[in-house]
Amino acid sequence: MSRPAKFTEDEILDAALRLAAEGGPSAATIGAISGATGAPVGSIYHRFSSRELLLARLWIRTVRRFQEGFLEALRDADPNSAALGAARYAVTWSIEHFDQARILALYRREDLAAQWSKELGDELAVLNVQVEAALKLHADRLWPGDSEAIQRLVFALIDVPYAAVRRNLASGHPPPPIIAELVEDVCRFLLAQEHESRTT
Amino acid sequence: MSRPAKFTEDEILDAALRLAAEGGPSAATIGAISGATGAPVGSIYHRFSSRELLLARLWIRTVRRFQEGFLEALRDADPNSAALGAARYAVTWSIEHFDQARILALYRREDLAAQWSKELGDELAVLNVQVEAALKLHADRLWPGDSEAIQRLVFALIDVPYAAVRRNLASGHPPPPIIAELVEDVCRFLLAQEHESRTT
DNA sequence: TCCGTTCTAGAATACGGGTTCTATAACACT
DNA sequence: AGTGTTATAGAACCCGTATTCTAGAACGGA
Repeated sequence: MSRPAKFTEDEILDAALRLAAEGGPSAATIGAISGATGAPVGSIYHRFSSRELLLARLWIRTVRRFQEGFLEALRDADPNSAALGAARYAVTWSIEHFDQARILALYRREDLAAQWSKELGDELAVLNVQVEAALKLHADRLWPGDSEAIQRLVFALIDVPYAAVRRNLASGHPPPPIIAELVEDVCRFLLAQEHESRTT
Repeated sequence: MSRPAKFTEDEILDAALRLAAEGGPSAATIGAISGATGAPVGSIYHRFSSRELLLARLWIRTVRRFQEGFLEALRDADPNSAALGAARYAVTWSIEHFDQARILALYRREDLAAQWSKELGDELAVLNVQVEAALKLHADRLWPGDSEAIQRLVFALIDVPYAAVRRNLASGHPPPPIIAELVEDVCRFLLAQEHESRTT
């Protein structure tokens, strides 16, 4: 029916990822991506209507990849080990996928949804539903009736792990082993907490 | 002796801060700063040899301002309440100085020192000495002989508080009260931990 | 073989923003 | 008043980079 594509969308995003990992997001220029992949700028614009949209797509792809294992960990039957496993995963994934972990902090879903509602609105609308549902479920199992349970859980499973690796993501050095320990300790502590029901 | 300055360095940095708070650092262009302050671009370049250096100076000023209260909190005689107070301060300062808190995450001392060793080297060399000394002192008082004590303390007093407010810094919404609670709980927990001496 | 479609190809364009330059103004000191 | 010094003032310059445009190529199907 038509000429076959010589460069896939993923290849282009991979190049953008590599470039951003080195010189920061600003290094992922269309020209640099073109040079890295061999794809002419025209081909890149044929797929992505603008550079900003390209980076947004890279972000979405990265979020999805992170969420896969995160959801997998949360599927554990025992709420406690599920949560602990998820927190552990957040740390190890960030270490194993250094470059992508740095991409995660680049945007926020709300901002992108506001800016690209037409182009990305549908994708972004469902991006977090699975994770949110899983977290809500576990929050309710861990602290039934606590209206702040989700905030606790997000803090334990996302914020604390990110805090632990943030410094290393920035410096490029792999985190010391103590990091994983600290996260687990804190996570265990937060999960063990008892709280009065504050359903208002 | 000479013509008096009509625009102070601080005024210019303030404008850069405001602009960066709204549209991100990239919005703090020389032109925008010029427009915001009324200072002509020539005057701005008369003080700051480049835009990057201007932003670096803004970062340094912000770090200093943050450290003031942090050090003050650490002066408490009791190691535990000192640490707890410092963690609390990190949260409240970030909330009260939203704009500046976002600047803090912009650079790292090592990177700036590498890039501007001639211009900023001396300033950056002493930027953290007081805080580092204070932390070292407390770490030793809390966990004598533990070689990883400082990492624990930094995690409790800086990383965790930052993790708690990060999401809100990005969104612009003030953090819910539970945030401060969570930070205090975790901090207390981390401080109460006992650890074998691992001086190697 | 011709055609429609989708891609490659890369030159040409547009423009925002950093940086430079020259001229002039305001003050202190002599 | 004259002079040196430091700022203001803003136009001019330059370059990187996003984006557009036109031409041509590769495929499937009629």
